[in-house]
Amino acid sequence: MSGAAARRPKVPKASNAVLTPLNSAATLTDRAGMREVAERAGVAMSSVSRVLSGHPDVSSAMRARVMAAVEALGYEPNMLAQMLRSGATHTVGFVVGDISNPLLAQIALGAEVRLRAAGYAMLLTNSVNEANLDATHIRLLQQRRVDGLLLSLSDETSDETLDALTRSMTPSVLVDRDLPLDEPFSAVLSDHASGIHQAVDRLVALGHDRIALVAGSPHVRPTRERINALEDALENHLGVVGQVRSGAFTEAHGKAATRELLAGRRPPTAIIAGGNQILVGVLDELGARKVRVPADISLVTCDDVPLAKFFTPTLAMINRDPYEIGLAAAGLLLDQLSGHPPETVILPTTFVTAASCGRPPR
Amino acid sequence: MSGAAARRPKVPKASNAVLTPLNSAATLTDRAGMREVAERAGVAMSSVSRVLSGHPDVSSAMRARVMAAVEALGYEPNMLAQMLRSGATHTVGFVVGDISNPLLAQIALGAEVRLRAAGYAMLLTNSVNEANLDATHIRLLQQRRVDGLLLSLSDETSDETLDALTRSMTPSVLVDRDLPLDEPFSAVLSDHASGIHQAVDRLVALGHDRIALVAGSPHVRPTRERINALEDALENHLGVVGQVRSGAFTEAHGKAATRELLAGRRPPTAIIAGGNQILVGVLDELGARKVRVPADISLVTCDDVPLAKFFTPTLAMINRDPYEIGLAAAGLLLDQLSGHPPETVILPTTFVTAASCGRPPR
DNA sequence: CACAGTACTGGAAAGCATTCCGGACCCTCG
DNA sequence: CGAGGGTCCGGAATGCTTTCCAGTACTGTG
Repeated sequence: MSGAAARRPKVPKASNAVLTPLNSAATLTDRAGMREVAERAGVAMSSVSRVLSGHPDVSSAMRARVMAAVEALGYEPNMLAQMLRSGATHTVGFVVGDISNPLLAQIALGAEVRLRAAGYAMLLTNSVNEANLDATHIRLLQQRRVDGLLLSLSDETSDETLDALTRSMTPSVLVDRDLPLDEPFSAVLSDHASGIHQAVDRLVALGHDRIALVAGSPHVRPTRERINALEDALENHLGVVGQVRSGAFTEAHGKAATRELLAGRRPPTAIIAGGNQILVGVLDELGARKVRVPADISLVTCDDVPLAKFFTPTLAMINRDPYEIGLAAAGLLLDQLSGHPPETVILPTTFVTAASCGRPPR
Repeated sequence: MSGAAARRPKVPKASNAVLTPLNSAATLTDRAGMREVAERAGVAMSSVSRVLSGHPDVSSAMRARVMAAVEALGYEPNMLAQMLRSGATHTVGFVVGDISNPLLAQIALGAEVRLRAAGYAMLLTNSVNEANLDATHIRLLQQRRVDGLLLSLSDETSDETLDALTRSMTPSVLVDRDLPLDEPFSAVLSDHASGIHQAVDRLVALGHDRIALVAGSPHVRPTRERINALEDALENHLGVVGQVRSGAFTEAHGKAATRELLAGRRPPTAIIAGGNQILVGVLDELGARKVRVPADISLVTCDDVPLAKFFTPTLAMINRDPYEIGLAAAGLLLDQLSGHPPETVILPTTFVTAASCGRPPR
């Protein structure tokens, strides 16, 4: 003990630079392993391991010896060996449809922050909204032995995906998805219905009687929820008709759907755009046809994006907090990883009206 | 061959006794390992390995036997063991300042696509634009033994980061960053200068004589390049003065800088916003002060975002292709991983004028 | 004083696959 | 018919750590 104390305390840190040449053996040759540390300290590898892992059965003398050797050699444990041995990779996979979508990017950010705080790293895969890639990615991630999965699937109905998930033992959290499986999954869901209801109520109050929803892919929960909510809401408002155009979360779909709607015999007086890419398509078509908002048609969009607030007229929207969703999803996963049973969290959506919602024409 | 086939399964494994209890669970609980495959096929593990790795010294009979066993057991190699043994993780880390920035998200998308095509997975870390997190993340990723690093650092000047990188042996690619180090790094750079020059030329042609640049963090290349380019461009236009406000890539900075500029004794006739968050701040302040674009002031922004095209008036911008940047960065990294020396790629920026650029007032 | 109990420590197996080496077997050429 | 070669395969070492088990030494107690 006194022996250790007698050593110049600075050695470990300050020597980083000084040590470099001295280190040549360790730096140039392969980095020191636990064996070298044990040798240098004159103890068994198991003791080194115990010291490093904070095991209680370690004398302070032993701890000092080992730590000295660790410092001297600049030893860093090999995580790969740890992973292999312990079976835990401290890594989670995030299967996301499209990271370039700001909504998903925010979710990823929230998840990564929470995960990293807990010592986990995040492996990211993009399915570019192709259903068949979901399953591929899930399998790939499992081969890498991720401890958990965050799933923002691009298609909930793909047999392949469902199959991969059924035979999966990996703790998983669904991000606003709902699978037709018996297995219990944790999930973070958004309460789309409430936002849609509020929007519809507002539109009806303004006098609208034909409300269209340009929705995204019908193979994911948000779209289904919104559609159901719209139908639901309209039951309370007799005489108001709803029109739904679901398709894909793309600008192209937004554009095409809008064109169809406008060309219909009874075009809508208000449109709800189900997502930010769709919004772009809707706006594009509206602009191309010189349809004025809100004079000719009212508009509501789902999920805020940075620049939306400068749009003229200001856009009414149904929002949610994506960062929070990411945080919650990661939290649920960490819970599961520490033994808790699957759980579902529902996060709110809020409708914010704005100039883009006006009285219908006539 | 029949001789070998006729042999009884070897008894040498004293551990058979130990295996027996596992036997029942082997099917459901623990996935089969290479040992089980070898046993079932009645061959050595080395043979299984050879078959699976496509080694040439394998008879077709052997291949068939092994593959049959693999199928029967649903064997999947344990990547952790492979990683430990081979030292290659087929994983690259991406240190990004802020994934919620659409520009970076697009870059990440491009990189991930390219990387995955080559069999690599991507570990993502967000530094939330905090310089000290960069170094932490680099070290974390290296502990995980990533094969390579994609670096979109939030601060090129941090000693800690520079230090971590200096002692790093990991192949790395800088994404629009420029480090004051001797080490040779691969890099994908954007030619910001050309875009700025075009923008300035256009503004000057319109009659502007006070051009301000609201730039982001001066600790990263894009900002420095833009600032230099502006000064450079103004040398060609005597009588035109430039004003620079660098700070951070945030809405707050954009707003504050704009306020200062407008409050100055000689406010600019045109503003170039150096990034999308900054743009939001600039627009915010302009709107709050009822400064009209382009009647009172002209505006140019850097780096397109989805909704920008609907802004009224249409925004002039200096663009680049982020997806392409991601692709290129990943490509450069893969090159290095296959032995090529570091290399630098320069990608263009293009200026697109629009209604937000008009004649200066008076 | 002896035995139980405590506090550590060392040894070795386990986790899973890759790879070097030596050897068995068969063919061919001298 | 034997030597030289080529083709394949099994054995064992290797990568690095964790963990179970057994053993040592010493303290407390009846």
